[in-house]
Amino acid sequence: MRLSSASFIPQTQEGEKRVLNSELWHACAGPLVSLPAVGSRVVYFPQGHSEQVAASTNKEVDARIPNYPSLPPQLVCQLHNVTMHADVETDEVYAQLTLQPLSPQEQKDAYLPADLGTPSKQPTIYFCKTLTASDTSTHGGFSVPRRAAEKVFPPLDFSQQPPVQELIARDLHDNEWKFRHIFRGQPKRHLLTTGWSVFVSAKRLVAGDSVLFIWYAVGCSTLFIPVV
Amino acid sequence: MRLSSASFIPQTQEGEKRVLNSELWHACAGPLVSLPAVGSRVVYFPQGHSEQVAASTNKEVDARIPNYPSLPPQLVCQLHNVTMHADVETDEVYAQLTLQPLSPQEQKDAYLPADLGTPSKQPTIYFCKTLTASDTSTHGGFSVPRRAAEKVFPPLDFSQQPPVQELIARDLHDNEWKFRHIFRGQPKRHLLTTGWSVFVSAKRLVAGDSVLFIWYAVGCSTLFIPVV
DNA sequence: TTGTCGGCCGATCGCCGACAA
DNA sequence: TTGTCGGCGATCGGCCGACAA
Repeated sequence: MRLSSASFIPQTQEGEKRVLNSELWHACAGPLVSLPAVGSRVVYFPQGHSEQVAASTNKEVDARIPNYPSLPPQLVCQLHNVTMHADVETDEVYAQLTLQPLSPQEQKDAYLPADLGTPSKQPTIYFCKTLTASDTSTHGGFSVPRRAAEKVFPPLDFSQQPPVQELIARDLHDNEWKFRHIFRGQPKRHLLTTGWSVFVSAKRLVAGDSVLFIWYAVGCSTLFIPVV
Repeated sequence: MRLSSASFIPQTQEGEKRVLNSELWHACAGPLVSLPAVGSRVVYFPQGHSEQVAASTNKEVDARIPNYPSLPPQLVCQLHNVTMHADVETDEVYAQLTLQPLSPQEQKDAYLPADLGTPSKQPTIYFCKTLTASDTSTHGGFSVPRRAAEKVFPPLDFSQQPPVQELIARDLHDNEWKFRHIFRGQPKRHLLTTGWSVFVSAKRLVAGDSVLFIWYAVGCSTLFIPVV
C-alpha cells in the first residue's frame, strides 16, 4: 500500500519551491513525523538504525553500515543538516540527517536541552483519498469527493456546460502532471478524467493506495488553464 | 544499449539446467570473458575494483566498499567460489567471486602458477541479432534472419500452410517465454509474432539492443508445441 | 534476404450518464 | 454523495502481404 501525492505548486522561485515541497513532504509523512532543528543535539543509535534499514530493505545491511565492533551503542551528536527526500520509485518520503558525534568534553562544555523537534504542521488546504477499484481501473477516471474538490481545487467556471478546467500539479520530484477536471453526470460530481490514467500507471497505483492533493491559492491562477 | 537473451532449454534436471544456463551466461558475456577456476590463485586490486564499480553504477562507492587506508594496492588471493548472475532488471551478466587473501607465508609455501582461466566457449548453435526499429515497434513482430532461424530454431512442418509452431524459451532468470514462429509473406520469411511484444516490453528493449538465441537439439522436441 | 509500410480487424482505452448503495 | 456499470466511439495493438532496398 502506497501513497502518491501531488501539489498545485507554482514554480516561481527556487526558495518558494523548496518551502512548498517541504509542506508536501510533511503532508505525506503525516502528523506524527517531526524533524529536529539544525544545530540541535540528537542521540544516534547505530544498532537500531542498522536493524531498521535491514527490516525496511530486506537486504544485508553490512555493506552499507559497516559493523564497527568498537562503536558504542549510542552517540550524542550535533545535527548539521536535514534534507527531505522521496524515493524515486515509490514516492516514499524519508529524511537524510548529517550528524557529528560529540566528544565527552564537548557534551559537557555547553549542555543544551535536546530539541524535541518542531511538530509537523499539516496543511489545512488538502485532501487525501483512498483509491477505489473504479479509481484505478482502466475503465474510467478518478471520482473526486465533492467537499474535497470544492476545498482544494480552484473553482470551476459554471457558466460553461459542462464546467471543466485543466489542473497542473507537481509531485515530490517536481514532475508535472496534468488532469482534466470536469463536473458532470447525473447527479453531478467532480471527476478527473484525461491524464489520470497516466498518473495511475506511472505511480503504479492500485486500489487501496492513497492520493493526496494540497493547494496553494496564492499565485496559482496561471497554472490552471481553463479548457474552452 | 542492452542484450537480451533466451535459450530453448529443457527443464529436466537441476544439474543440467545449471550447465545450460552457464552456457547461456557465457554466450551473453561474450568470447573475451573467461572465469578463473575454483581453487586457483588470483590477484585482487581493491582500488581498481572500487573505480570500476563507481564507473558502472555512477554512484558513490564508499558505502559499498569501505576505504581501508591500510589496504595494500594488490592482494594475492585464493578463489573459493564462482557464481554466475544476471541483473534482474537489465539481464546484464556478471559473476561473483569469493576470494581469500593469502598471507606472505602461504604465498611462499606452495607456489603455483596463476590460472589464466579457461577460455569461454561460445555455443555453436546460436544467433545474435541487433534489433531494428521494426523489431521493437508495436506495429509488428520480430523478423528472424533466415539462416539463423534454420540453424537455431527447430524445423517447421512445411506440410502446414503456413508453417507455424510455438517456441518456448527460458531466459537467464529461468523465466519462460512463448513465441509464435511462422514462415509466411511474399517473399517467405521467418517471423516471431504473438508473444514477441510481451518480451520486448518486459525486457524494455529498444532499437539497437540485441537479442541472443541458443538452442540445444537434445531433448527439446517436447518443448516445441506445434500449433495446428 | 529483410526492413518498413498500408491495410485491416479486433481488443482495449477511456468518456458519458444511469442507477443504486 | 459516490462507486460501479453498460454503452459507445476513438485509439492502439498486432497480423497480413506488398514492395523496395
